[in-house]
Amino acid sequence: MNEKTDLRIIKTKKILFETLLKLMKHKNFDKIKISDICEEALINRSTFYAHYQDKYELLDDLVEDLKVSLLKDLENYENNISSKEYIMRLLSILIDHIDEKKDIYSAILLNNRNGFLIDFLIDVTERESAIRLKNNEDIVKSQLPLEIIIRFYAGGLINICLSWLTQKEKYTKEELLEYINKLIPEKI
Amino acid sequence: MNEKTDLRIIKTKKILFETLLKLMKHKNFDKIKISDICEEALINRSTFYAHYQDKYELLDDLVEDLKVSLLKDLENYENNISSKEYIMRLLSILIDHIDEKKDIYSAILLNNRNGFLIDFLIDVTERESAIRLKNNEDIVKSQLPLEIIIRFYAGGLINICLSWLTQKEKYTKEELLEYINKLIPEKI
DNA sequence: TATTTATAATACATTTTGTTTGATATTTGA
DNA sequence: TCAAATATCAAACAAAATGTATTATAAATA
Repeated sequence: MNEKTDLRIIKTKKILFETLLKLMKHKNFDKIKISDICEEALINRSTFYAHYQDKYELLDDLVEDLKVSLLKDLENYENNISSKEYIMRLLSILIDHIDEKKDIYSAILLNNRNGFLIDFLIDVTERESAIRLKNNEDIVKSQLPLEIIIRFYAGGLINICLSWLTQKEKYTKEELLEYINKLIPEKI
Repeated sequence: MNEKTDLRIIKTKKILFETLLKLMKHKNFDKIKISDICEEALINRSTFYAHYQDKYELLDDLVEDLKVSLLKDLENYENNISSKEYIMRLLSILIDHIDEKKDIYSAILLNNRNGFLIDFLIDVTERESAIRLKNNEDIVKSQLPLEIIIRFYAGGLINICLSWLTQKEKYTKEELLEYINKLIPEKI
């Protein structure tokens, strides 16, 4: 009977997640009080403290769930693709993932917790690509440090994704992919 | 006799800036109390409240100074350069600026206020390039939306700059410029 | 169904913030 | 240089928010 199995705990955490996101749509995270969250969630404050030390831990926990889901999305991949194909595939997954979790990303973006979000996306994206592109022919031939390539493209892709979200999807996913396709050279 | 001219005010704010940065090197911004800052700064708490409503305003004020200095750095520019030349020039200025203000950037980066920093850099960079590249020949010919190009490259450059900083300048500025030079096509 | 345990209710101590007032020190501007 | 203006300090205090402890109740488990 651990933290994860008891239905009451799962339910409580779920409500806290939803309530925090709801509040973050109208109020900056910095200004949200633990008592605000509990009041809105109809959960006793002592119950909150039974699970989290402070509101930062709550947000951490929420983002941890996001991470698990993104990593899962990144799991399926093809081997032996060119660096460009890989980058395009990465962008496609990122867009789908962000689109699916739109509510969460929007709420966090609306606040000044973007650092949090960007850090998290950069981290996952960079780790993922570091593994996949390690022995990629194009990259090896380019003689550029892998980390430089990864950081450059990861930053570009994530900025594109997040601004796409804040612009209320001004372009379709397909248009976006087409544009980026033109921006990335066939051979790095 | 406004806010800016009285020597006592200038001095107080300067000390508050320095103290906040000092504390941020050892402690997360979220966990820093106004009373911590005042104690360390040897400034009365009521004096703090005479200038700022809360610690967020203090950080805002500090970053506002950064913004002024970056905008000044970006002022001098040549006209009629290719889009690639422009991007390379932008990167060069960004690196110099961040290098010069290393202490401030590092302190803020160490905390989870990167969102703050990234937002700020993205904002300045995107505005600057939107103006400069508006009628750029290469861009017009590419038939890609200007904002897409800008967001893609701004994200890439800033991620490169910030990770360069956190990596304690593993590469020289010249090496970095050379690498990025290879990553950006002559014609967009 | 018996047992375990999460939640609620309540009360309370502590911490931190935010405000006020009057004395003191510093800066300004003539 | 000096009077006027005002920023800072010191201290005390009110209010807000956090954090903890206890007991009763409700819900989940096995």
